[in-house]
Amino acid sequence: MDNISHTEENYLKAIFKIAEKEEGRPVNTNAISVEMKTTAASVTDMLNRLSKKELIHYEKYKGVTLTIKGGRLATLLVRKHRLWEVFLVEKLHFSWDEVHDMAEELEHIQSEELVERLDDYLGRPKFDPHGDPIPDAEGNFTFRKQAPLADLHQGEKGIVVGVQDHSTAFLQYLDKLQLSLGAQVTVVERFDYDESMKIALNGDKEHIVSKKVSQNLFVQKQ
Amino acid sequence: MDNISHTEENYLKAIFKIAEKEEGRPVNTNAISVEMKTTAASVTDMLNRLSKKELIHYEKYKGVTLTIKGGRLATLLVRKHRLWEVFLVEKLHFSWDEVHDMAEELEHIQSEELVERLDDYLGRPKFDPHGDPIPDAEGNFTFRKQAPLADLHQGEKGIVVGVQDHSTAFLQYLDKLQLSLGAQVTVVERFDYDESMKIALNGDKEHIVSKKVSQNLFVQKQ
DNA sequence: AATATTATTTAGATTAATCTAAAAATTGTA
DNA sequence: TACAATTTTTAGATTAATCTAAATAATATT
Repeated sequence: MDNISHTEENYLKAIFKIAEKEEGRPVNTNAISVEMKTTAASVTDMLNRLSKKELIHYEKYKGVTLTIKGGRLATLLVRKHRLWEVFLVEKLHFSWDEVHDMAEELEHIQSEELVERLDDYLGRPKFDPHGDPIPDAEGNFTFRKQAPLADLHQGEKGIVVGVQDHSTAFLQYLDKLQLSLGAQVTVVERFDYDESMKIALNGDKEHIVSKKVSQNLFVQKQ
Repeated sequence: MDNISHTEENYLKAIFKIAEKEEGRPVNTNAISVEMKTTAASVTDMLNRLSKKELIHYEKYKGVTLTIKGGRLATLLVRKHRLWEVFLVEKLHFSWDEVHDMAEELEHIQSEELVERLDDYLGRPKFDPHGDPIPDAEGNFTFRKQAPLADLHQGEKGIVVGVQDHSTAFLQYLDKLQLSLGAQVTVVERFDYDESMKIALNGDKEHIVSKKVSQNLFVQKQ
């Protein structure tokens, strides 16, 4: 009776993800149906089930929040997902745009002992291959001061630490430009016309990147 | 329409496993229901589904055999299961009695690319932590001449290469006796009374092992 | 060969997860 | 406030996987 299905886990993750963006406000049915690519009716059904299992607080028409139990579970799923991504990239040499779907399956593997050993084996990484923080076994996320590249002024420097957009297209484009995590970027010039900017990579190679790119790339100012 | 569920995969594995023991004779419903710990009625249901997907040849009351497609899939599952077991033991330092259930989940992870990379990463092992052969990407098993320890005569020597019984209890007992894969055993004396035998481990430490133990341990004669 | 036993299948229900269509509640706007 | 638009829920069906109980087929035994 306490078993949680993959589907239920996916709903919890979806709710967690939306709640993150919405800063804790109750998550509404429609948002979940969009995230889960399903109908609102199916979501309502599932919300009743999750509520019965005390994984969410749910009041008809009022949206949902995660219970302590639900939140812990969602965080564990995020932890597992990101650790497996590190494994796939660091050990099996996949590239950062290939690992999402596999991690989406691997995160459902049950054993907590496995997660802890995997974490050890990987050297207790604090961030995944996209720069997203990996919660520790207690569920604590490492916080890092970061800003979209778009926020830097002319002359400012930053280290690439993450991405907002996780799409294959974006990640592969970044690879082409050699804009990988750890790269140093300097804003050489900003162009008001289309809000693009010229950047220098590791003080050398120059590129012009669009507004869309600079908004989706996180840097740590230096 | 070509998607195969975890449950369907588990049935294929069960059929494959029974067919192995039965040397290719059609597998009957009851045997499957025992292996799958379910009712014969559920099995019949599933056989119809697998047959529709052309994974098995099925005739009412006549039992089933795997189709080429079904056999390939079952072999891939065995390959994945055993490779993940190697990973868990070699890389995450689990012991051989702990890995079965985790591998049972991991074998359902889809990506074939992942399997091949995992295989590479592990150094293309030919046998898993219990000494069972790991089929290669083409589905070929490495054959090895082996015999139950029980078959050795007084004075004969062998190297432990596998187990028949995979139960936790047996594996843990072997650990206690330091009877791990690769150990050399010499049959010091055989006792007709209860068919137990005295063995020497790596030409040194002596034990008396029961008939049950010697029948469930595979050795390669030297 | 007739009967008893065992194996297998069918029939009918159940549960999780989903859907469409319709109803009800909430929110936005004139 | 009243009406319109949007969001959410309910009702009723569907599919996969399961079950129990009953019926049927195959096999074994006298």
